[in-house]
Amino acid sequence: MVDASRMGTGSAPAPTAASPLFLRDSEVRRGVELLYFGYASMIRGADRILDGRGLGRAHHRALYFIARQPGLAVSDLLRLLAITKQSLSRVLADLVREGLVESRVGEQDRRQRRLTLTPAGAALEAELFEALRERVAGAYAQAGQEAVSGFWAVLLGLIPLPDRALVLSLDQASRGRRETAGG
Amino acid sequence: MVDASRMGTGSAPAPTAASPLFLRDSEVRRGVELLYFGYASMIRGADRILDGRGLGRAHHRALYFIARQPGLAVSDLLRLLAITKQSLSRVLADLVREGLVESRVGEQDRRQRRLTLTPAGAALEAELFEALRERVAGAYAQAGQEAVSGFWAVLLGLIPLPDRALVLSLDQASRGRRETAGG
DNA sequence: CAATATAGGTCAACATGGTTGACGCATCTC
DNA sequence: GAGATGCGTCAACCATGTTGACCTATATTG
Repeated sequence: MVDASRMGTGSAPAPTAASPLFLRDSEVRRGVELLYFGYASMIRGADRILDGRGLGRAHHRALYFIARQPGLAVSDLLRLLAITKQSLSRVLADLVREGLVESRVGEQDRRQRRLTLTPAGAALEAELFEALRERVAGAYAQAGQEAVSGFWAVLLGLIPLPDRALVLSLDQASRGRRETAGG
Repeated sequence: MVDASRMGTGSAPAPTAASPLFLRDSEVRRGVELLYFGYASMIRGADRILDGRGLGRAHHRALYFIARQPGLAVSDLLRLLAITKQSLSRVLADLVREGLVESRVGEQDRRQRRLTLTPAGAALEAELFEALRERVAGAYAQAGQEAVSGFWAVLLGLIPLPDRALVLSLDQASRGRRETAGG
């Protein structure tokens, strides 16, 4: 363990060759804070849109992943959201009732429900994504390509290896779709 | 507005000189996802510690900022957390009852309550921070100094200018304290 | 000094989105 | 046919946020 009484406001393990300056407590705290406020800032615009429709962040997350991976099964969505099925079922019921999401019986495995967005759902997701895109693309443009690579690298490093595949699979899936569609 | 029906799965505004490859929808989505999973991964360890003590993330956030800026006023904390005073007062009452936080009348302005951590509070915050540090420093080390700079640059760009000062002031304040203490 | 503004606390009702636990049904796999 | 899996649902509860109303103590200002 660590001497707790000395750590509170952050004089870290003394920087050495093995633990250079950018790993000091103050640099870690800066990262924690930027991540917290950056994430909050990113979703603020989408929150306003959701408010107007009587939906919440939970609905947004579901819409987002269904848009990202059309036809995913409920179990896939559960894995991505890391919540219980009881919690998801409320959200999903809302979205279906509002005509934003459709659930069809799986073709190979008829126990599965494959989730897709209706046109209305796709339109709302696009509007929500546009709010995210505005902020993120602005930050990317301001910071530059190089910085963006670093941004991705650090965030990926935050995710424990076992979970990393899950995140990367989102990209794979959509890349696959683009190629199939003939992009 | 945007043609919503085409946007759902992300063939962006065609990349041009003014809107280069790294600003495409797929790059934005990657950022959104990494931010979401990265943030969740970062705090997972702290969550487990909190669980064991019957505390939640709200308590953690308060502890964090009080550690970061000892002696801040309730109104400062409210600004940082962006919640209502009714919501904060519950959290703060818990922390005071548990002997983790102390509130003293301000010296210049006796209406203010200046918040500080007790030794027990500082110890818990240190333990929680250690869980964050483990993840963040690992990601930093893995990605390298250059990447960390990019990580900060993009996140800072996500935060609207008016709020940016607030975030940077955390650094300023702690730097001031370190110098005063004779570091 | 009186009036007003500010910092903070508190009560009450309610919303959102998460949890656990128990069960049921359809379907797939062995 | 037996058991595992995917999904849905009921019920109770918890954590954390909201609004609105109202109170006190202290500071500031005309």
